[in-house]
Amino acid sequence: MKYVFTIGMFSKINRITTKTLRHYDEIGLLKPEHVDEFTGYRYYTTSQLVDLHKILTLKQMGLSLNDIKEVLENPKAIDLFLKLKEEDVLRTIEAEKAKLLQIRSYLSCREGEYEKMYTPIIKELPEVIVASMRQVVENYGVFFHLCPNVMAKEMERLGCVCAVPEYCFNIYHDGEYKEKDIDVEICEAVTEMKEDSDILKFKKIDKVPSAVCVLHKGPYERLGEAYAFVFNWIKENNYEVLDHPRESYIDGIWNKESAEDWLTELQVPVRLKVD
Amino acid sequence: MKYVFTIGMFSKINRITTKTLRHYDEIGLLKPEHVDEFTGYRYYTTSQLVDLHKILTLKQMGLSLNDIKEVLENPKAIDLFLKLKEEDVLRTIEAEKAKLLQIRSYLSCREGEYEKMYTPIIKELPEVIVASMRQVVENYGVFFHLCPNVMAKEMERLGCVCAVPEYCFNIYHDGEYKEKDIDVEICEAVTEMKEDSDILKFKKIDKVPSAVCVLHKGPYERLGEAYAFVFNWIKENNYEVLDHPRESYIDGIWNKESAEDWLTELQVPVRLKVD
DNA sequence: GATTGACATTCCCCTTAGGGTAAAGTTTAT
DNA sequence: ATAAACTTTACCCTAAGGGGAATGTCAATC
Repeated sequence: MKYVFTIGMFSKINRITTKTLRHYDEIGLLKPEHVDEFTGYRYYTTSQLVDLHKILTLKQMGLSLNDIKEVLENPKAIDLFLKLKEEDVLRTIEAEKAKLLQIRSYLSCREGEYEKMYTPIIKELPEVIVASMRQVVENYGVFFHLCPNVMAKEMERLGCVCAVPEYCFNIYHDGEYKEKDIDVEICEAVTEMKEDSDILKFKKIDKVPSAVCVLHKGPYERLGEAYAFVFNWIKENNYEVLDHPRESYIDGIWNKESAEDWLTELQVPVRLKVD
Repeated sequence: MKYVFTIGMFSKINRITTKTLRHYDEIGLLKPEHVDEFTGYRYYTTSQLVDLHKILTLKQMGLSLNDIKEVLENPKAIDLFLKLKEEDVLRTIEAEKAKLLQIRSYLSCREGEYEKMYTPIIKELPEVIVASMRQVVENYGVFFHLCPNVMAKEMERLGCVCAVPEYCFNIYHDGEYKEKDIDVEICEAVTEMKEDSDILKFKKIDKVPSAVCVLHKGPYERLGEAYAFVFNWIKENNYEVLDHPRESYIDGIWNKESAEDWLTELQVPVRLKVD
């Protein structure tokens, strides 16, 4: 075996490209033992093999070249880097498993329906201050009358300023579906707390770390489909419901003429089920 | 709720950055509904919400923006993309699990020994044509005499040309460790097959898809440590041995004076155990 | 009407770990 | 001497945006 290898030979021995070797030289990870002063040719020897072996091993474990460089300069740090990487890998595995469930749920959920599928997404819901009005209303018609007429006026009276972006949602407190005497709470995000009045209460709602959200387009009568879908999705993807769902109103009668254009987002606070 | 949102407002509603929205505009993934002709200001409306929701969902499943773009343009392709992605995710999970085992094996294997650790790496061994000489030798001393004197001369006599890079290794055919009467085969990579002679046989060795390799620095008496290490590693990392290990000689007496500088690579063909 | 602060625009460089290509120089073999 | 094989540097490219600078616009206040 010859003493000295050109970059091409060294790359063949180690089954990596010359590009990679030049890159490692450039970032100071693995310098050739000798560089010709005039031609710039790189010459490697077997003494580089041990370092390269270590580099490739650490790379196989998933460390970045920067981390590897630090490890080579300070071998005592290797435990630290590997422990951090271990956690990192565990997180990656969890994330990939979540993707897998989501993909499979999507694939199994429908057979050939391409267009009208709901696409659930996990979002964080930020902390928010709301003005809330909770009532038992006779039916939905009454409710839609109540909202602009009573609530908006009361908010104005108390000097409320709506948050931007606007965020208005309902929470249904009945455990079951009801057509009459619905216990509904309507919340509107505002910039600051005010004195509670008889009909309007203020509260700070904590951040929700993760909520499954789906967009529903169309009239409210078909919201049931969205509910059915999202609860099924939650079960299939191994989540559990943490709180009442929120119905967030984006487009509606105040905005779009046709009920087909109304847009509502369903937001269900969840967490991964701990088995 | 207002009809039209500036980019900042739209970013707040959807909890993504304006950078991201501009990027999506640039690559044609999500165009704002209206762009002011003179100022270039982007204006979004709720009609973008459905598409954006879908984009974010698909992104959460791990699809690239390019793939998402194709899916939006041709919704029927979504099944194909998701199935490919599913396999991709499965591969990623396997790869991450392998990393995890490797990291943990490294961490558990030693307590505070930073320097003299072996660093195993999984490599592919390419297909190779070898001139091989198999004999039962009395002891290692005889063997080291045999190699240059008998084998090299016979190779020269037959007109063999060594492959570049040089690749010379031993295979021990005894199932157990022996000090005497060792059944050893010495192989040297050559460029082409020749007529077999009494002492020299030619054969093509198939590619080995994966082999665990460790570098051993020092005299051959301590090779046992490397063997112990690598077999232990194989067990811990859920691999199984497929073939005889190869001892590949890199630096040795022909090269380096001090036995402490000798370099040998142990290569053990393996595969992941199927449970 | 003028100013100010918040918000918007484009432009350019940066991230990882190299890949691809081009133009020019070097080594080795014929 | 010349051609083939090899090497060098230099420049641009990847995915999904992040950071910042210089500049332009909008809405509200003075």
